Amino acid sequence: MAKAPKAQFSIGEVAQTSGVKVPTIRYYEEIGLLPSPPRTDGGRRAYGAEDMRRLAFIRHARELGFEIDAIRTLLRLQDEPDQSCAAADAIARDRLMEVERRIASLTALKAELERMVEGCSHGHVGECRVIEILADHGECRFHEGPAEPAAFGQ
Amino acid sequence: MAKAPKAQFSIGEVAQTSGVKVPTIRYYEEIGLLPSPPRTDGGRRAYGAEDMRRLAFIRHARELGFEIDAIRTLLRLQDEPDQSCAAADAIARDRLMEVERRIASLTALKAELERMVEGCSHGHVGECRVIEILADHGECRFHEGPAEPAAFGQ
DNA sequence: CTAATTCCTCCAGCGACTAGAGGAGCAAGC
DNA sequence: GCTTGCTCCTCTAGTCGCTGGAGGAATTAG
Repeated sequence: MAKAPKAQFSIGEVAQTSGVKVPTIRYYEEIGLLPSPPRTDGGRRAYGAEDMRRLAFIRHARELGFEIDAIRTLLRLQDEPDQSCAAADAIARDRLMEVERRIASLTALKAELERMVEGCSHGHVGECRVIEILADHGECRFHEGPAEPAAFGQ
Repeated sequence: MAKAPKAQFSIGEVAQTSGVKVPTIRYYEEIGLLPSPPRTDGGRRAYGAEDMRRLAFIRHARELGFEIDAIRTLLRLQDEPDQSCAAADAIARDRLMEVERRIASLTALKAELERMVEGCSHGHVGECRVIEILADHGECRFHEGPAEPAAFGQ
């Protein structure tokens, strides 16, 4: 039963079907997220179905905002189906909490931006609410503790 | 009337009162967001009150997630109070729309993560909902058009 | 056989910082 | 004066997750 010649795919095909760009696929290989596939005689990467699955997993996890390191852990877990899934659960829970924090922060941000935009009288800059609020933090309703100073924007 | 000796602040003091870290202040100077202040005899930066105000403006704008380039424009506008504030208004509106998009995306994401976490039976990995959903994109309720492929996470 | 396309590697860059090395200035206490 | 310890200086390199380009080899279509 050494048949089934194993479909092989070029990196371009893999990119097309997975929606992950070619340089990104090579990057994932470089950082050890995706195994180095065998090469053709001409030195080109030849991927198999398992690689496709793995890349789909990665892509999906990235879409859901998991960090590369978290994905590494999740992939390791996936390879050992008998282990407890507590670790995977914890990673997903962490991510959920982070997303909830983000939404809360962005909602406060939205309110503040609305206040800026609605208050703008469309006159000249000297009396512009947008500039005014930016200049005077005291006027602002959007305050956060100094816990996560750089997490607002994104 | 050449009095009022102009209070001077060291970079450390400025950092303390503004909440912006010392290297970040130097970085802002390097990229031309903050003017290069005069130096003391010993070569140290000596900031005045106007610099403090400018930095507070920058910090606040960064907190609200404006990009450096947008802040550059806003600062230029602030310096010319007779101009129309349409540009400032547009920047704030853009930002607001972006934030709204982010919130929508994150809300969908949150739902998907909840589905993962709630479905997890806390058994072993082989039947873990978290891994399962990540592996099979078809099962996932969280789909977005390919418009902004990298904006999910943050 | 040629031309177009795809692939290869390597290196540089993005944004917005952050961290560290190695050295100089400065204020306070002895 | 001298030492201690803090702050400051410049410069370089690293972070994260890619993205893009140069320059060249391999494959495919006509």
